[in-house]
Amino acid sequence: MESVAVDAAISSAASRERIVLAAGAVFAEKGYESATVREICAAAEVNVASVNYYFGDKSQLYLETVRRARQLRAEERPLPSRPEGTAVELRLYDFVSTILQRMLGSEHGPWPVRLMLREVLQPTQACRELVEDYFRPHFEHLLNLLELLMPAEAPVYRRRQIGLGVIGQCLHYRVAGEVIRMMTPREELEHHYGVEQLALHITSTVLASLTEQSVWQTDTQLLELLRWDQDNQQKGDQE
Amino acid sequence: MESVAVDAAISSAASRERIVLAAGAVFAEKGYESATVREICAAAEVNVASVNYYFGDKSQLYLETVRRARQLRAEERPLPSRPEGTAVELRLYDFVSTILQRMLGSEHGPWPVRLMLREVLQPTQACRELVEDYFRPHFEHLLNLLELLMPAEAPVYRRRQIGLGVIGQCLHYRVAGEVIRMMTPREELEHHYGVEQLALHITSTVLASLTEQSVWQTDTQLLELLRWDQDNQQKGDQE
DNA sequence: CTTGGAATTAAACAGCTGTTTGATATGATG
DNA sequence: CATCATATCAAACAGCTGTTTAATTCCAAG
Repeated sequence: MESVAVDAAISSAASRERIVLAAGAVFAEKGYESATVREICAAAEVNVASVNYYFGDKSQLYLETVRRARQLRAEERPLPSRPEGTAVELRLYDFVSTILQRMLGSEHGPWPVRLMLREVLQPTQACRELVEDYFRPHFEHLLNLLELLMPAEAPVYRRRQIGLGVIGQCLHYRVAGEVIRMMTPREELEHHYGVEQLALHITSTVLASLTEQSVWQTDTQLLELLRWDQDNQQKGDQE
Repeated sequence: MESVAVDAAISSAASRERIVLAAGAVFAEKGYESATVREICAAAEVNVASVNYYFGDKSQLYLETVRRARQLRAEERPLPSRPEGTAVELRLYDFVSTILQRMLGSEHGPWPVRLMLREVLQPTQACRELVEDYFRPHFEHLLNLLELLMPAEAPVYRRRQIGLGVIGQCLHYRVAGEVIRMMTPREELEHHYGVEQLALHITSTVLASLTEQSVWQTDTQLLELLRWDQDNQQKGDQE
């Protein structure tokens, strides 16, 4: 009766699933164009025709893969939920730490992040859903935390810029990870580049820069310095 | 006499040059694997065999292209030289501003940065020289500036982490530029995302976080908060 | 004009690309 | 057993890949 369809669906789903996962790894490693259907099928231990049979297209398989990547990454390390009234500083640390773990941790293998990074660097059609369903909610969560930490008079665009700074610093350790590893002494890498330590560093510096006194002071001080410098240059040019 | 060799060299160099520049654009856009020799030659208005004639290989042409990318980017926007005794804050602003301009400005077309970003994200053999001849000197320059701004007792690894934070924030506007543009209101993009404004923001926040009092305060405060939180969790688990 | 070396060319090479095809295997249903 | 939709398969398809070859053009030197 029903077991037919169920069994078939299970079997079918098993192949489909293997293909998606294998494709994710290959796409992440080589990019869409350079990844070959044959390599994917070999990795999934499936006939070459299977991709077209199940997904119709190489490109549709790719879309499916990106969706799966987002899902895996979000499930694996959800944002920890804290009891109400938890200190905002702690929740900020949680956020930074989670993002860093998603960037640097790799339990399902590193392919989901890699694939998403490819989309960020060179967005395709798949990127739109990624932004709306994944990046934007996370970013807004961060903005909400920052709102609680910043003086009420601070304009919105400043909050966004600081948020981008936080995200940017987290991404950097993944995007430029290889290069950073080349430029950092081994000993230092081993002792100071754990996820918790990086999270602590990023959180504490952004908190430090948010102290009401300091933000506005250095900002206006720097502006004055720049104006003074420009004036000097103009004087020099006129002479 | 000599004009033979010279003319030949000029003609040859002209073709070589056209190939390198065309290849740079194509490699940057599509990546090494997906870029085809035929497309490059078409863009350079040269026969398909020319790549093998001048460079022997597709891969050697690529190496040449990466070298040219670095050279172009460094020449186009050198670090401004200031008179001795210039305020460190100003020189830091210069650095950030220059990096941002190299990231976001595009006079020679955007291909040199794009190509270098590809190497950062997925280093190939070409990346080693890139790190030693380009990234490392710039990073050390930044570290020198930071040294002057930080208390003498601050450990080296902290200076490096802060430096990576600065670089990371600058890179972010290029790496995730498309996504940022998707997530930011148009009006805000137009008014607050100019190179000078971003440079001012990044410089002032890092300066703010460097104020001797604030760094150590928030750092230890956050640590205390974390310890206290962990204790609480353990208590909760035991119950 | 002839020679000789460098630059350029069209054509061909073997190998890999995504996709299609038609045959085969599978296994529960009537 | 016979039926039938699903799943898997080897083989072939046209088209593109990097590279090679041999022929041709070019132009100053002798």
